[in-house]
Amino acid sequence: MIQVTLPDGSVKSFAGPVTLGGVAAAIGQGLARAALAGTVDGQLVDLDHPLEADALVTIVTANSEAGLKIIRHSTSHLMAQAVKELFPTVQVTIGPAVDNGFYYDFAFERPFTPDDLAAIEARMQEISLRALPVQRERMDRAEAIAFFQAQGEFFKAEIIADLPADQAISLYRQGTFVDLCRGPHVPNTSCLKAFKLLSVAGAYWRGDARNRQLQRVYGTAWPDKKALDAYLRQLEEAEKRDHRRLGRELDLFSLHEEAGGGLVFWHPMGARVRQVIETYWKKVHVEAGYELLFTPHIANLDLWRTSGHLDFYQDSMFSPMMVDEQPYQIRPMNCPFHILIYNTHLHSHRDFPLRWAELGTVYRYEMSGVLHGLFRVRGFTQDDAHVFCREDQIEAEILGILDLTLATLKAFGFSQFEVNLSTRPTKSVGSDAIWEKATAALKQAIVLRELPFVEDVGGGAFYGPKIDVKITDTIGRKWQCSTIQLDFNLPERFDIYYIGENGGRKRPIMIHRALLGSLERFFGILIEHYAGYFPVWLAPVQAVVLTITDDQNDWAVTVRDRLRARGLRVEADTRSQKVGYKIREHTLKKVPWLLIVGDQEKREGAVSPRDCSGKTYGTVPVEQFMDRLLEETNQH
RNA sequence: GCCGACGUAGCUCAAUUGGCAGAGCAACGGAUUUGUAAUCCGUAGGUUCGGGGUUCGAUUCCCCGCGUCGGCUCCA
Repeated sequence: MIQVTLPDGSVKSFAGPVTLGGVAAAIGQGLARAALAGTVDGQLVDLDHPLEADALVTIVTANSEAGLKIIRHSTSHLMAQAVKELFPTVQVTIGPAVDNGFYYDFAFERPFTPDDLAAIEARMQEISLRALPVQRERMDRAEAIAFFQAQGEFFKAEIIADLPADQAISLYRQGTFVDLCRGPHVPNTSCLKAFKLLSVAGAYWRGDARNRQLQRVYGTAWPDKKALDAYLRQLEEAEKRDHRRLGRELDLFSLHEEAGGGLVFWHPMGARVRQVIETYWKKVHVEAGYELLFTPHIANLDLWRTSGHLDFYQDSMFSPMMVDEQPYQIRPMNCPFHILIYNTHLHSHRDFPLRWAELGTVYRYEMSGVLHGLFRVRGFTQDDAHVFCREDQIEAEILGILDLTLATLKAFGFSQFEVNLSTRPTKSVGSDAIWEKATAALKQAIVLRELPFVEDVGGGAFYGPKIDVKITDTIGRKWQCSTIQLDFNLPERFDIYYIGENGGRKRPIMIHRALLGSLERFFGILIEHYAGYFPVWLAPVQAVVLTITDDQNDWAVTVRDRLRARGLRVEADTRSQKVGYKIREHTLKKVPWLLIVGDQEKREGAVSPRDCSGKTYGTVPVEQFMDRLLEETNQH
């Protein structure tokens, strides 16, 4: 007699050994049909897994995360089978489930073409219809290695050889296709019916650029056609908010082949947004007790030799240029400059904290293949700052920085945060005492602000612990912008000090921090977050006055100028076009407010506002509208 | 950097086996005076990414370079 306990606490009894599939069937026909796999005492297993003792059992269907993952993983096997059938000389390697889909890496003598992908997908459909049972088998290690070698699957054999000696080797067989896999898998290829192959790309064997490059085929898989279609629509939506497309459509910025990759040109409309961001940034920094600095874009390479950046980052620095027979470096970092300023004075313990911020443009050589719109560039402006303080001030400074960070990110429309706390790595500088104290201060700040955080043990930089803040955008993607890093290294290297209470020299603590990270990248994130619909305070054009006929041109210009006189960003469209045409055009430019003026509005000293969703608000006196727009603008 | 795909007017895209490089939108000129998402007519617009090669002839085929796009961490 076997007693099976179900998630709802109920218990089913079976006379003899039973599989999970049998348990599902005993619960109900519907569940038996939907069942993909199950868990036994928390362990994910196949549906044909036999139960020989009492256990806590759940049945996994496509409705759960685990079920979706199984579908995706099994679909990757389905793809591998289709590829092997079509191209017998292909060697299979690995094929896991990933977010929204799966991939499989293949070794093949020629690249896959888009036509190949279509053929593979068609073959996958066909194999799905064959309704092949997917069965788990066991082999001992030597046998498994020999088995895959005999089939010419040398990558598989290598994977097994690298598995721990005591680990059981399991294989999955579907028809003639056998793959090494831990599982579990769906019971039958007919469970896989909604998938699409998306792209093919190079990927290194075991992720190492020194190894052979394989071909990775990406696909997506879902429980049914409806979910698949919904996902494909979502991909289209994401494409519509792509900052590269919106950057062109809204005339915000451009990149130029003639100039070189990864170098950003801010157009007037984009520059307006940047101005608003910078003005706000400067305001909150001054309020938070920062001084604003300006430093050069180029300087003697020795500075980065002293800082140690050259040793670590030479590969991602632009080559120096010779000036008066000295090597000069376009700056990849701002910190040495702030230290030079620090060193122009002798400092007292009473001077601290010193909070110095700079919107510092830096240039880093990024490999050509990684450049991507505003997200990955070769020249960008960090919203950098360095805080110099005493050890006893660390905690208060960290808390202050964290508060400034959260307030700033909230102002730009982000409200969901996630924090990483990275602690001391094995290779590092600084005393145990200072690491402990600094790490505790970072943690304390996170806990005080009740932020969810993950501790990345040993993930800190060699020079100090750090916290990184991630934001979540409208469509759920996470972005790391902010970073707060303690540095026990640079003060040492540049030998900076202050005079302590007892008259002796002491080392100050240095904190590096950035809130937005890079203005370019942050702008890209904002564009995608808002899908181009900037809130009024950020919008490059906050309102456009539209005339019905030429008779209102004078009034339109008057309204525009009155709003402009209050600092609002307003245009007047007096072209002899039908108002519907003008509305369409400015709506496509995502202008928050359109102010229609006809004879009535002109007579009454009014405007008829229309927001970008198409909602209208009747006729409103111009002063009233202006107050409202000003209020919305000045919230930040 | 590596793998693959792509590069034609400002934008989105056409162009048969290698045979005069086109359309829509945008721009410009004119007409129109319009009430909440496209008024009509006309004009102009090109080193087909750059360089080389094959050919009577190259947007098309080949080579090199540049750029763009998708990838290159996530346990078989």
